[in-house]
Amino acid sequence: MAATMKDLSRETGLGLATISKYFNGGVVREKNRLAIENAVKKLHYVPNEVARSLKTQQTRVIGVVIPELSNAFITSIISSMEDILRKQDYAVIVCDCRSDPKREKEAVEFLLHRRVDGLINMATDATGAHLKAALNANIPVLLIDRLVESLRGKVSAVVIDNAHAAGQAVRKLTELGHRKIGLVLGSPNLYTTNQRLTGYLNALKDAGITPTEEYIRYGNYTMDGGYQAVSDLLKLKDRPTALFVTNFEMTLGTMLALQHSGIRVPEDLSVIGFDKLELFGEIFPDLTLIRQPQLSIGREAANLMLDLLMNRDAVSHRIVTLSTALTEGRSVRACADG
Amino acid sequence: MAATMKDLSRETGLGLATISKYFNGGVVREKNRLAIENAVKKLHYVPNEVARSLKTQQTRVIGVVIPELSNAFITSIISSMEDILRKQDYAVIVCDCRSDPKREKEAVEFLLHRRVDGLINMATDATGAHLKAALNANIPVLLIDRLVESLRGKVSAVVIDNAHAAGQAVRKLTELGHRKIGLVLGSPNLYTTNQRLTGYLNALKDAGITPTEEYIRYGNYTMDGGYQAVSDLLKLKDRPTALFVTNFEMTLGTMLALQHSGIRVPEDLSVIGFDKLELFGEIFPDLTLIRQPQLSIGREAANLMLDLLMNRDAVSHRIVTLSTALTEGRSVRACADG
DNA sequence: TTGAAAGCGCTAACAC
DNA sequence: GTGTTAGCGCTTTCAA
Repeated sequence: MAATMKDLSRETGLGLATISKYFNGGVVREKNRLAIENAVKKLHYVPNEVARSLKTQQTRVIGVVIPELSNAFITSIISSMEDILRKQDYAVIVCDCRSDPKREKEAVEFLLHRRVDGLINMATDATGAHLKAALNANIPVLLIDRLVESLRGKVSAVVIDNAHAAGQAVRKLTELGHRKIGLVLGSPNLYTTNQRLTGYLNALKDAGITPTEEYIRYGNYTMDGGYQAVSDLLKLKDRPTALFVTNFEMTLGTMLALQHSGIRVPEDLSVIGFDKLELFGEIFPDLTLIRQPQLSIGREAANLMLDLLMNRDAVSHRIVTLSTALTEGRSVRACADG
Repeated sequence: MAATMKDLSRETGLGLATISKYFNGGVVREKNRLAIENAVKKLHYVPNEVARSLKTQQTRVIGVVIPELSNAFITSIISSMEDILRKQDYAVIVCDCRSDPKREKEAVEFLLHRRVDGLINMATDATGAHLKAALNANIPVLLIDRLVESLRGKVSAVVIDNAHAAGQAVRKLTELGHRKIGLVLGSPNLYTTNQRLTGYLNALKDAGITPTEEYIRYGNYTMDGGYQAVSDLLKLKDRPTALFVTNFEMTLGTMLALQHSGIRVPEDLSVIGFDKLELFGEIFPDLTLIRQPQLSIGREAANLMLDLLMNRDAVSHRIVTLSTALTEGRSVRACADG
């Protein structure tokens, strides 16, 4: 079927070694170079990466295991990673495990069979059990967004300082006199959820505020969840005067819920959102929000993985913590409450 | 490093053929089966798909080339495809070409080097030039969402009946007496844009309505674009009384724009949206919309690809056209205009 | 610089 | 049922 190097060899009269050297950037006599190039064209030769992988023992494939493909923050990271990795001739196999630990483990095994050179994972299974096989196989593992306690020291990671980010937002609100601050979190027991809750509680404590349980809601990191959570908060007798919402989809849901209810921002309620994604465009130019650098997360992850792939001997595992920024908008104002 | 079949052979005293047969579902003597299973455990043997690929001349990898990873409709399709393909032990390499024909072509070449067994493409380059190499390589090519004229008869495809879908929506509106119907399209010159425009124009024609150029807007298939397009439509002196918006993101943008402007739906304006994605949840339960079966698109595409992979000789190229449905909500009412 | 030859880990005749 | 063996397409010593 497809032409092989052997065909090139026959066509040019050159040895396989010469042809191989030509393709791998070696020095080849001008005359031979031309002969090879002609043969390539004539025979429509295309290098076979599979054979090369078998020989070199590296596939130039990175496996990426994520909880959900239908999440703008995640696809934004993947997009930025994939871009960089492909430029370095690495392919990305994406496995969506639908936030199911069983599927996640299967995905890891699937990827190991395919001999991926490295694994990037936004972990669903907080115990990290699914990554044991990858660690055994001695391939670099890189966590993104979520740390896994049991893997500390064994893997690298790229995360943001969630507690700090949440603290930043909540402090902003307490400084403006808000004491009744609603919090819309993701799913319970996720690393990011816990960290952001911690940041919230610390900031309240610093302001001498006792947390109110019914102000803390779980919106499951979905638009719908955010919508529901905020709708519920609005039904409270003693409504919060301010809201901190902890991801993009839920922020969208929040804004929709508020608009549906005719609540004005910030006149009636102060709001701090989370994540500024392209999808947002210029729709909420006035929203005060915590920005996660998702493009940088993707870039850092890709580059860190490339690093790990280069220096396989260096056993140093790095945890890169990126900082978030509070973008000032006009969705926050001083508390009017007595 | 990793154990190979040779190691299993040494460990069990069996021949390579037996071991291979065991892994490929052949019949092996009970005693030997156990011996192999023990050896697998003991040596942590993991089959090497790379070697298998080289030998069998199939990688069990499908390349997927898409214009944007940050689009809910697209990720929804990919998610459903990937699910099915992985269950059949096919891996998916996703390449996001950022709607850039040059990148798209590079992605196809990248995938061909890796000897993917098949290619699924939501085409950016409407000329189809980027797929020539894939066709030459004689691997199955499957288009989704967008047909490419020059490739008719050469590739399979899974699409929806865009013109019909748009016609359905617009007819609904004209039947209710609307004559001033705004249309929010995606990017100019895309297959889906053109088809949906055609459906709109035909439906208007059927109702004896002369199209008004300024009612036809391009929102680029983004939330922001939809928001802008609708904002512009609202500024018109002679506003439309109804709106048909042709994708999910733009529908979201539309609803936000309307809510910002205090326009009530359907009291002040009738709206028909597009796509019902999970992300939506129950936020707009009352929205009348055209539903594209994105999960079915993914499923059909995956299964069709698997089919093509099985019957490589059958040169029959199928175009599967899935139908859309109009979901009745309460965002549409009879035209109040004199 | 170039060529011959071995071998990466697996599958599949083929012979037993 | 099982074992022997050739070979998938490439890289890489090693010797010329």
